[in-house]
This record gives sequence, structure tokens and C-alpha cells, in this order.
Amino acid sequence: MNARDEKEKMTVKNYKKYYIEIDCAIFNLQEDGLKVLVVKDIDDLGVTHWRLAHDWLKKDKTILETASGILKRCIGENSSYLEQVKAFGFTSSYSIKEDISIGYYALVRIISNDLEKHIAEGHTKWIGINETSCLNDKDTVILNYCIQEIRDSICKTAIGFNLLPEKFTLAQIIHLYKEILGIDIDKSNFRRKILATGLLSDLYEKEENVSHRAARFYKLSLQHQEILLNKELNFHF
Amino acid sequence: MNARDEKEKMTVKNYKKYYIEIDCAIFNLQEDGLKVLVVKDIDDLGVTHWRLAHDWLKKDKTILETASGILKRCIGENSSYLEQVKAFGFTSSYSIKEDISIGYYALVRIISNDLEKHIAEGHTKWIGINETSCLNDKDTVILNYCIQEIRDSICKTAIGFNLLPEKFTLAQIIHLYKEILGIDIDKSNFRRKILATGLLSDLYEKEENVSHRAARFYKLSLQHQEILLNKELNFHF
DNA sequence: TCAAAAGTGTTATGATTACACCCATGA
DNA sequence: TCATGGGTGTAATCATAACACTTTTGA
Repeated sequence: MNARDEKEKMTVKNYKKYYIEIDCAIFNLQEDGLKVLVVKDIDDLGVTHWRLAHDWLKKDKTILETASGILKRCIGENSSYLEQVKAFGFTSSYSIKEDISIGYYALVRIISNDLEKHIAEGHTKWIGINETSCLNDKDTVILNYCIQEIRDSICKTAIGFNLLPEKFTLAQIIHLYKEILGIDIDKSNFRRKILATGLLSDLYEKEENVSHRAARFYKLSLQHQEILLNKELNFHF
Repeated sequence: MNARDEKEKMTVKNYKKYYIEIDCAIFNLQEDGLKVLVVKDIDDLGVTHWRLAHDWLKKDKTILETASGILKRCIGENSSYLEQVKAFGFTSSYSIKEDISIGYYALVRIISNDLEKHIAEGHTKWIGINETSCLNDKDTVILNYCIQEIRDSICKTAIGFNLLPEKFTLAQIIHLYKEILGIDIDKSNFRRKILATGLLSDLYEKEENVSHRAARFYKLSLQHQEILLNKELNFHF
């Protein structure tokens, strides 16, 4: 098929144009586990639904810009990690065509005032990644795919640190891996592994006002752009 | 944003409809390395271009059906492995909008008569994965992404066997891993690893008419659907 | 001085690597 | 009997897991 044929075919009725949705699973690590942001959606019948953050592709905006826009709208400007997972196709009862949605996930650490306001007003909430019964099938599929991607990635790259503050203790890293992978982690062995990567810089600072031995603070010894590319990790759980 | 708002917005001009292209990198393992199928495309000026196999989404066809259709059209009916990698957005000089393409890769072993005819007629050819200068930037991006996905996947799952015949020798498996990963593999150590997985059944058959010790034939001890799900491999190269 | 969590050390086990070596086959 | 590649064995090294132990802190 040559370019001319292609152009002809594009004008033929059997090729279809699509609205493309971007669905973004926005994750935040909290004391009691990994959370995902859901936004309130009230349908024509007045019934409340909770959905992943989403938008549709606009003219003059790229896929990535649209995903960034969703993230910015929900949690404000910050240095979150944003990654596409794949395109999903969902058949619906409304149309013969599949609904096309491109799935993204974001790992965020900073919670903005705007977000806190939206949560206070009930427009938005964090739900545990295992308490997703409020979501529809489509969002559940996308969410679970994102979680699996994150599980794979945090064992190979340093992206998980996007869920931690700039300075953190080893216990916080262990919490991160434990909550995301859903497994128990041996403190001693994990410490050896993570320190052996050379990924961490000791800040020679300690926790204060804790009623037990104070933990050291570390920071990532990578620049932000390096975190994305870093493939130094090789954890096998 | 509720469902009513969404519907209103869908009709507003700043949301855009897209033709969605599916690009499929079809791989075949040959004596001299991993090959990808490219198809000839002659533009309005009569200039020849080589492209990955592709099509656009049609009405009444899902993304997956469209990708399967591309594969069937190129190599005929068979039990190839087909997997989506992600959605790509490419800015072009023809349009303000991004061109949206969903990338797939296929691992094929059987070459059909139709394909041989197309190759003979010059409509199609196999190129080495490191000899991609004939491809445009867009196809190069998609191809390289697919190759990286395959490299990651063959160390974790049995999908690589989709590139081998139903029965194969250990040397063929080593060839597969060597060509895809681009590294040398120690025969003895690899043999131990792959046999330890329990993935292979000894067929108690041997090569014939070879001028050296005849190699044993093995087959995968998994059913086809299990291959997709199998996460037993854990190779660290 | 106690509880609690940080942090260290030790040992057994298993995986990986780098080889040397033997075996079967057709020419 | 030779060249070629299939197939086996082994010892050193490295990574992992399990768990006991010591240290620091506020109460």
C-alpha cells in the first residue's frame, strides 16, 4: 500500500475517527499504604461515580501535554514522575466502536493546596490500591495494569523515590517497597542491597524527637533526569 | 467534572477526533540475526519508502483485531505472539495535531507462501534490527521501543520461543538469546539455567545428517496460553 | 531501665561465572 | 583420525536469606 492509497483509504467510510481519552492513575504513598487519586463524577441520573483522573485529547496538545495537564490540574506544579503504560480499548454499550483510552501513571510526593481543597470539598479522594470497589471495570483494568508496571519498575529503576520526600530514612524506603510490592522485607538485607547500589547519599542528619534511636537521613545521589534513565537496580523479590 | 459536562465538552471544538494508526513490528529469527518486516510504500513523488506493517483503526474493529489483521495480511494465519507496547504521538509537518500510533510487536516463526510471494515481488522484505537506515524516524522510534520490550520480556517469560520452531535444539535457544540481547552466552551455564526452569521437554530425538555430534530436540512443556502468562524465567544478563 | 526501632554482623545456602574436558558424527 | 559442535563437570566467586545481636533514643 503506497501513500496515495493510504490517503484514499483515509477518506473512505470504514476508517473511523476517535476521541482519545487519557486516564491517569495518580499515586501517593501514605502511612497506611499506596493510594490512588479518584475524582467524583455525577451522571445524568444524579448517581455518583468515582473515576481515575482523565481528559480527552485536544487540538494543539500532545498526548504527553494532555497527561501533564491532568496531573497539574489535580495536584499542581511539581516534579512528579509521569509515564505512559499503554493504549486500552474498551467496548461499551453506547457505541459500536471501542472507546480508546491511553493509560498513564504518576508518582507524586507533594500535595498542593488546591488538591487539599478539592479533597475537603469532596470532589476528589485518595483510595487504597486494594480498595477499588468504587471504580468501574475500565478504570480497574487501567489501575491494575499501572500497579503491575510500577511493581516491575521499582525493582529495576529508581522511580520509586518519586514517592518519597527529598530526604528520607531507610525505613521509609522499606515502607515504599513493602507497600508497593505487598511483601515483607528484611531490614538488614535490604539495607545492604540498597546501599550497595551507590544510589543514596548520607546527609549526616538524623530524625529528631522520636522515642527510639533516631534514623539517618539520605537523599538520592542522582539528578532528576538521571532517575528516569537509571537502570542500576536489580532487586529480585 | 461530571458526565454531563463531559458530553458537552465532547461536542466543543477544542476536543479533536483522530485517525488512529496501528504500527506493527513483525520479528523473525534468522541464521544471521533478528529481522523485522518492512513493507514498500511509494509516495506521490514516486519515491520509495520502507515502513513497518501498519493500518488504521476501522469501525467495528478493535485495536487488537486491527493489529491481528495486519499480522494476518502480512504473514498469514498462524500462532504468532502479538503484544501492544504503547501509544506514540508524533508531530508532523502536515498537521497541527499529533499523529497517534499504537505500537505492536509480533514474534513469528512460520513464513507463509503469501509472504514469500510479496518478498519475491519486492513489496516486502526482512531487514536486520541494526540495519534500519531505510526507516523514517517514527518507525525507528517504535521499532527500538519494541526491541527493548522484547529484550526485557525474554528474560522474564517464555515469549522468545515464539520465534523458534515447535521442536528445537539448545543451540537454537542460545542463538535466540544471543541475537536478541546482543551478548555472548556461555553454552554450559545457559544450558543449566534453562533446563532448571522445567520449561523444556526432551523429545528424545536428535538432529540428522550433521557433520558433528547430533543435538537433542526439545519442545516447550507449556501450552500456548501458558506461555503468555509464564513468569518463571529469571535470567539476569 | 525499658520499649522500640535503628543499625551491624554472621553463617548457610544457592546462583553465577569461567573454565576444562569428554562425546558423537560425517568427512 | 580429524574437525566440529554437542554436552558434562567442577571449583571459585558472588548474591541472598535468615536471624541473632548491638546501639540509640525518649519516656
